[in-house]
Amino acid sequence: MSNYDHTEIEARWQEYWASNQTFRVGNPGDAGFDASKPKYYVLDMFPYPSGVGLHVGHPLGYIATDIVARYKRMRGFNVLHPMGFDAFGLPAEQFAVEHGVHPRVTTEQNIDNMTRQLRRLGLSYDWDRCISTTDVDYYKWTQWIFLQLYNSWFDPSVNRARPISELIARLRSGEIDVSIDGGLVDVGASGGLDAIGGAPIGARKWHELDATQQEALLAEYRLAYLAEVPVNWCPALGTVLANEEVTNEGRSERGNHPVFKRPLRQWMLRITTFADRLADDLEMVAWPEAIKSMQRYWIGRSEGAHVEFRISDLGSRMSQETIRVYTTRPDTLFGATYMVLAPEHPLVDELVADEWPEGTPESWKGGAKSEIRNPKSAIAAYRAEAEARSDVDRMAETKTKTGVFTGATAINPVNGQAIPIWIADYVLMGYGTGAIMAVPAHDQRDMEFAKRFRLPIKPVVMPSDDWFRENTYEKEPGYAELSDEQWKKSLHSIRGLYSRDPDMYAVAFTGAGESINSANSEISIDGLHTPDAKRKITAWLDEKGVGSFKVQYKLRDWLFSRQRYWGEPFPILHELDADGKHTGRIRAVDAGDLPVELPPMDDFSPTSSDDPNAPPRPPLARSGDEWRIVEIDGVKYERELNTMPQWAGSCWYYLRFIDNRNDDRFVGQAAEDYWMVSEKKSGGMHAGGVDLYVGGAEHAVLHLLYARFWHKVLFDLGHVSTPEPFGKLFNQGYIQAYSYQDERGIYRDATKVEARDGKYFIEGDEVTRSLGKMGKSLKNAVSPDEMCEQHGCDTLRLYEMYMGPLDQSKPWETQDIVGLSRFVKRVWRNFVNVETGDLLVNDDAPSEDQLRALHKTIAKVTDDMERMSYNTAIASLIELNNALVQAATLPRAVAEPFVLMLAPMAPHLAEELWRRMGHDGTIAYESWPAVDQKYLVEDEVELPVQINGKVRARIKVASDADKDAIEQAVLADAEVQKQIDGKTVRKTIVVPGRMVNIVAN
RNA sequence: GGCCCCGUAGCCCAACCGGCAGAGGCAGGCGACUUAAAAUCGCUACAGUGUGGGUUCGAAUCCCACCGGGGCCA
Repeated sequence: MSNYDHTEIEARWQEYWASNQTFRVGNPGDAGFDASKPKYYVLDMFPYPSGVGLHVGHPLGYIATDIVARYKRMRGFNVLHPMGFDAFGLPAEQFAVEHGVHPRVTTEQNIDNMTRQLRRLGLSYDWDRCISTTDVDYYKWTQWIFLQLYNSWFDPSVNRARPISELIARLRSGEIDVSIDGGLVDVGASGGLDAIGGAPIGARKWHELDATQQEALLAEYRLAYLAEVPVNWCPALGTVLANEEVTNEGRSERGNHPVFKRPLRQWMLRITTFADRLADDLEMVAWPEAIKSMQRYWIGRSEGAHVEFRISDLGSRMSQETIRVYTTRPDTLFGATYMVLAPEHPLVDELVADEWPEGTPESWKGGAKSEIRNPKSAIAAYRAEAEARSDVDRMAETKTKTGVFTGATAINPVNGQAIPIWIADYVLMGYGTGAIMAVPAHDQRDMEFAKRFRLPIKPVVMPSDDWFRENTYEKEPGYAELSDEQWKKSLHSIRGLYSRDPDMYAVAFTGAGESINSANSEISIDGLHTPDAKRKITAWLDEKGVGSFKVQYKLRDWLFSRQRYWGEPFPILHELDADGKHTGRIRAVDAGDLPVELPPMDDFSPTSSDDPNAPPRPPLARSGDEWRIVEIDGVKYERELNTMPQWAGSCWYYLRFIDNRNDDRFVGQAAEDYWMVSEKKSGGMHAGGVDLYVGGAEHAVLHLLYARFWHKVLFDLGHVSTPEPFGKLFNQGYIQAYSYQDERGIYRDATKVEARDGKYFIEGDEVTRSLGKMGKSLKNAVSPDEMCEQHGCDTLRLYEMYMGPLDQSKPWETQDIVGLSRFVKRVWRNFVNVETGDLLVNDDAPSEDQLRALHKTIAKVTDDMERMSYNTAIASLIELNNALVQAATLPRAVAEPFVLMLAPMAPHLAEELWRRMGHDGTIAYESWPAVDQKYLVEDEVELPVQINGKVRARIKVASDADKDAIEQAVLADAEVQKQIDGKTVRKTIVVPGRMVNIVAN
C-alpha cells in the first residue's frame, strides 16, 4: 500500500528545504546572486509572539503571501520573503511582573513555539533573515533611528527633514535670527523661511543666547523632543496609557484603575510636520481606498482661520488678553453667540470673574451645591469632575452637555457684541487651541448646549431646500403631507421663519449655503456661498489683525514615552548637577556607543501609587547606578528612564529584513536599493518599496502611518531610496467562527456543540450561536497544529485559500476541510498506484481534449494567481484533476504542468510528485507553465438567442463568424422563426461570441 | 451617528467589460464496491441573486432608497 502519508511526506520536504536552504536568498554582491533578475519583496505584518500560539485565523495572510512568493519564484523573480517578531510589549512584561520571569525568557520561548508552528505550515520564509525587535543588535538600530529624528528638524521651506546641524550652522552664520517669541526669522531677502518667519522686530542673534536657551530653541524644531503634554496617567499602573487603553468611564482597560489627565514631561515625535506629505503621498501607493481614506481622516487636514476674541468686562486688568480660537467655518462668525474654553485652558484662572454678573441664571452656575458661591468655586468643582472623564466620553455626542459660566465675556470681533465665556468639558485642551467660538445655529453640539442653557441661537447660513424638506415636518407635521407644488410655495415663508427662529429645528444645519445676517458697517458676506464667504471674511480678519488663514490637522504629535521595562531604552542622557539634580540639559548618546542595552533587573513592576500627583517612577528608575548614571568628561548624567512604545520596533523592520546581519549600517545601501526600488516608470517619481504588504486592517492607521513617517525622515536624510515604504498593501479578511453562549451569556467550548432541530446544545444546556472573530475569548479557536496533524498542512493551506476571497471575512467550518483533503488524496491516487506505489504518469501523447482542458486551466490559474484569487484558482485545479481522473492514462505533458500549478498552494505534495516523476532537487524554482493560445480557441460556439430579453433558442455558429453572418443564421433558425412569427422585428443586437437578442412585437 | 465592504442553492462560494445564473467544495439523496462499516467511485435534487424602485434591447453586475451581516471611526 502506498496511500498518501502527509505526515511523513511533509516532514521530509520541510527537512529538505531547511537543510538545502532552498529559500535562502542573497543580496547583490553575494556569491550566486543574480542581481539582473527582477525582485519581488513580499512581506507579512509580523506578529506579536503571544503565549497562546496561533489559531487558524492567524496564518491566513501568511499562506497567501507564501503562495505569492512561491509563484513569483517560478516566474523568475528574486523573492525576498522574511518573517520576524514584534516582541516588545505589555503581555510579556505583565507575565514577568506576575511570575518573576525575565520577559526575555518568555519572549524567546514564545518565539520558538511560534516559529515551530509557522515552519510546520511549509511557509517558504528565508529564516536566516528572521529578526525580533527585542534583539539587541536590532534595537541598537531602532535607537540609531531615534537619534536621526532627534538630530533633525523639518524645514517647511523645502517641505522636508534636514539635519539639525544645518539649522545650527545657519543660525550661527547669522542667516537666521531668533524672534522674540522664539520663532525663526530669515534675515536674508531670499524669503526661504517665510513659512516660519515673523516680523524681525526684536530678533536676537544665536550667539546672544546662552547654551540652555540655544538648546531650548533647538528643541522647538527637533523631530524628537521633550514636552510637557497632557497624558492619560494611571497611578495604579504607574504608567501613561494610550487613548485606546482607557475606557469610556475614564479607567484603565487593564485592571480598571482610575486614569487622570495630567501634564507630564514626555518624549514626542513631531509627526505633524509631515501631515501634508503623509496625506498627499497616499496618491503614490496601491493601497485599498478604505485604508487611504482612514489615513486621510486620521490626519484630518482642515482649512479655516484663527480668530482672536478680546476679553471684556474685566476693567483694565485683562484688556490686552485675547482668546484665540480655531474655526473651519469663519463664515459663521456673525453667529457666534458664546465661547467655550476647555476646563484646563490656562486663561481660565486669569479671566474668571469674582462674582457672576447681575441676573446670571442659576443654571449657568454649575448646580446648587453648597460650596459653590462664585465662579471660582464653581469652576474648581467642575474641573475636578472633568479631569476624571476620558476624552472619548467628553466628546460623545449623546451625552447631556454640561458647563459653567465664568462670569467673563468676550467681544465678537465682527460685530462688537459681548458674548459670555463658558467652560465645558466638550471642548478639549488637546484639540485646536482649547477654545471655541460657539455657533449654535450651525453646530450640533453647540446647539444642544445653547438650548440647555438658553443661549441665543442666531442663523447665519441659509439651509438648502432639501434640508428644509427633510427637517421641517418633524416639528410641523402638516408639512409632511404637502405636495411638491405646495411645498415650493411655502418655502419662502419657511426660510423667513428660519432666519428669525432656527431653534424650532432639532438639528443644526451644518452644511454649506448662502450667508445671511452677516454684515457690519465695513463688510458684508450676505448672499455669498460658503467658500466665498470664508475667503472674504478671512481676508477681512487678516486686514484687521484679528485673525488669519490657518491649516490645521487632527493628527497630534506622537507621544513616544512609556513608563515600562520591556521596550527600547532611549539613547538620551540627562545632565546632573553636583547634588545629583537634573540641570534640564540633555545630550544624546554617541552613535558609536549604541546600543544602550536594557539593564538586568528582577523586578519589572512600575511603582504604583494611590496618589494621582505622585511622580512617575518607571521600572528603570530602580536599576542600579551602574547602568543609570553615566559620566562623560567629568559631567554626570542620568539615563532616560522611559522606554519607547511598541510601535517603534515595527516602524522599520521591513528595512532590516533586507540586510539583517549588517553591523555597520541599519541596512546596507546596495541591498536596500535593490530590494526597495521597484521598476522605474518613465523616469518619474515612483513610490517603490515593499511590493506586497499583507496584514489586517486593524493596523490601517497607527502602524502604517508611523512607519511611513519614519521612512520619510530616513528618505529626506538620504538613508533610503524610496519616498514610501509599502508600494502595495492588501488587507486579508478575518476568519470568523461560530461561538456559543449559554443563558448566562458565558461563552462555552465551541468544539462540544451538538445541533438538534435547529437548536444548539453544549453538555445538555441550550446555547445561542453567533458569528465572531476567532479567538481565545470566544472559546472558538481552532489550532493549526491539530489541522496539520489530521489532514496535513497542504490541505490546511488549500482549505484556507479556498474558503472565499482573501479580503473578505468568512466563517471557519472544520467539517468542510475534508473536501480539500479528498482533493489532495485524489491527486495522489491519480499519480501513484496505491497498491504498488508505481507512478501512473506515462509518456503517451495527450489527447486533444486533455490539452484543451490543461491550457484553459493554465490561463485561468495564471490570471487568478496575479489577482490573488486563490479560491477560484483551486477550483480550476480541482476541475482539471477531476477531468484527468476520468481519462484512461495520465500523460506527462499534462501531469507536469498540473503539478507545477499546484506547487505554490500545496508545495509538499507537488515536490513529492515532481520527485517521483523523475526530477532532482526542488520544484520551487521550476518555470511556471505557459499557455498555448491555440488550445483556447473553439471552432464552433453555441450562442443563446434571446427574444425580447428572454432566452428562447440556441444556435451553433463558427467562432469567427461576424455579426451579419450570425444574424442571418439566427433569423433562418426554425425555432427563432416560430418565436417571431407574426411579429415585426424592431431591432437585432448581436454580440459576437456571446449572444443574440431580437426585439420583436 | 458617519464612512467602507458584503447579501447568489440548506451552508461556504463562482459568474472578468451589463449578455446562457453554476465552476468548485460541504452537507443531503440514490447507486457501485464491501459480510458490514469507513474510505473510495459514479449519478443526483435544490436557488432566479436581501427588499422595492430606476437606467437598458438585456441587470446578480450600474444608479437610488430601505432591510440584514461584518469592519473602521465616533
